[in-house]
Amino acid sequence: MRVQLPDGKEREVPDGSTFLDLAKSIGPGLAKAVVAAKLDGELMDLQAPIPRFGTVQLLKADAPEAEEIIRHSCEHVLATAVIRLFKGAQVTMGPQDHSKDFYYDFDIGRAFSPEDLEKIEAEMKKIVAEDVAFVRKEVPKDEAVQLFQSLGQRFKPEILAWIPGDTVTLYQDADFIDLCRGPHVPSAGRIGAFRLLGAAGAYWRGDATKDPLQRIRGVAFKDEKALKAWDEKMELARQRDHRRLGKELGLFGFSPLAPASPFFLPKGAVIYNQMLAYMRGQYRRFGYQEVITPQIYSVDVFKTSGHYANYRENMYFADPGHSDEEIQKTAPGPLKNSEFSVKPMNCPGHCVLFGMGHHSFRDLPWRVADFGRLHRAEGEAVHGMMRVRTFCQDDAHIFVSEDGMQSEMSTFMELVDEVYGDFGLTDVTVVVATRPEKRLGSDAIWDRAEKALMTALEEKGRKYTVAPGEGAFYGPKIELHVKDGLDRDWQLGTIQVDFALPERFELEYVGADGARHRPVMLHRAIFGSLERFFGVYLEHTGGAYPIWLSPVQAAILPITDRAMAHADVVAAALEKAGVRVWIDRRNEKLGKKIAEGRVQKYPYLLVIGDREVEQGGAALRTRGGEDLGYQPLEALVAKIGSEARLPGSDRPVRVTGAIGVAAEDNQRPA
RNA sequence: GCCAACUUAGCUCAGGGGUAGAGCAACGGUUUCGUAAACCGUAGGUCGCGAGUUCAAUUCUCGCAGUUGGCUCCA
Repeated sequence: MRVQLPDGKEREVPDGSTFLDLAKSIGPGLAKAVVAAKLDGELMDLQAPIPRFGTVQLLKADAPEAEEIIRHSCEHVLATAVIRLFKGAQVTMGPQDHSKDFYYDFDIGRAFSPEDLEKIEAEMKKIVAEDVAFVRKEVPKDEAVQLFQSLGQRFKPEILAWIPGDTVTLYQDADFIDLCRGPHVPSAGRIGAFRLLGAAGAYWRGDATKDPLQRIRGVAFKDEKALKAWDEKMELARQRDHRRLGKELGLFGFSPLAPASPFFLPKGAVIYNQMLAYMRGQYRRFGYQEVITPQIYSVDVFKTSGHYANYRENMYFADPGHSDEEIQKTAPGPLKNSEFSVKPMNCPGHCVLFGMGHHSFRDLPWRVADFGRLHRAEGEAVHGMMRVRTFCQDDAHIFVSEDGMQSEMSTFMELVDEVYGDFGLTDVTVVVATRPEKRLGSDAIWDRAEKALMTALEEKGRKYTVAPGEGAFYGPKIELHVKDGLDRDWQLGTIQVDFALPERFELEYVGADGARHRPVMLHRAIFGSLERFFGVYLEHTGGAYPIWLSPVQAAILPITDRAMAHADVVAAALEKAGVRVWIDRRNEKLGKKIAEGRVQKYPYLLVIGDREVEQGGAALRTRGGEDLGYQPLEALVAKIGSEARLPGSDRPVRVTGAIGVAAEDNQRPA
């Protein structure tokens, strides 16, 4: 049997040799370090006989694929420990993807306790220390079925039933035999370091109607160093946790008296309002008009929109049980509390608004933005700011003719690029979600809408992936995914085509031909939920906001009481230039004021002592620790004042027609 | 909704069937200080809420609420 090595050289090994034999023939050091093999790019077990001629790559523990194999093998060590410690434990299976962690689902008739996990981990350490061998076997399928039946394992035969082919591979390490396609490490000693992360409930095949199982999760690495690096990464994520930073920086809080509903403290409210101010500026430049719409509507609105039928479990309703009976009796006819509900989305209100007047084709596209507060009765899947029950979206709806759709989407992508760019979010990916099986509207209309989305992206030279069938029942959509500083993916912005709501609300405009036409409605957002974006961005920046968003842009640190009067003068000059200033008047040493100023991530620290009082300026220091030395007052005001301005405020208007921007004739459809 | 854990001072956390603990923060005083955290003192608690067991519950049991982690069929 001949094989080719990655350097192009060929090598001869006896027929029936395994990849491990090959490694041994090259050198004993390599044989010890190698974890798995690749034949023409396909992962192979070291113990498998080399099946054919091809290019063989021997993978050492530091190869990315090797780390996945280590995790997978560690998963088997976990199962080995569990069947040793829990008589009659039923084993099931683990995940397909081992790129981050591993798990294995068991049934032991009860939940694992933290003490159980400690015992399991200790047993696993023993197995790894013993360097237990992983033995690979190929057997006929019916033999495997018999084997697992004799072992009293009831899930394995079920798994065997859905595996194609006549033979299957088994792996045995110590007293545990598992059905597994591998590959695995040759022996448990190659698992350099691991840790169990906890146990949680799961279901057989992820189906809540099937057997409840207990899932144990863990991580494994080639060595202790890699585990330590993982620990450090986790620690960094903990430090950047927006719930922790929100508390530390005094931005927001939560109360059990309004569960999953953020309270913005003054500093958090500054950031929130700056986000709104920034977006309003962008809206003005891109031809949007802001509207303000009611919070509570007659349920009829949501019956018309379809929310009552499809979204009811997520909506809040006014409870008549809290009204005085007499008031209920004497209230004017339609005002029965039970007939009202709180809006979970702005779109139905905007349809009502559109329907309130007549519209000419000259009014389209009609772009209405709404920062209305929304309430959704989310279940238990709430999480800090990331998933809340009340929030605000940078929500806007564009009522447009079908012909105008593509140009709107194209301009929207320009707006999106500017916004994410201004926030320093550069890693953006685009997904187009196309028609699902259950959908509204004709195929011809879907063809046009999907084409409009894709053409708009292609025109801009944007790469995108297609998620077939992932669109909403009312129309296709573009999803904008952003990667944050911790390498996590978030879906923030979206633009969705909607044929359904204009239909349901019977919206019309008068066309150039004098006939009535139905507009298409585009739903779009860039931040998505402001609350969630707030959380994502807080973790992205670790609290070191760009200066225009910072609640305190310049902290003034007087060294002694003698500097206080001059601190007031400097503060007043900066405030006049629009800078948000705070003076640390506490009776503390300068070192402490600086330490806390940096914890609070104030962009600039202005130190004022006797020298600065005399010279009239301040000593400037950045939150990064950079000392910019003495600066005269005028220089401070000019520098900080200009940096503190909202981005985009000096950019030209991109789309005319919004309130405050003169509409030009060429903007109107011909 | 399901599985599990947690809830003690403003914050971070220790403790434990019989008088509740620390650090930071707060407050008072001393110190007036030059680039990452002065010193002394004071105050702060229905130990999440409700019920049960007990001579006695913050501690044990049950219920509720809030919060956290997990709920990714595919060897």
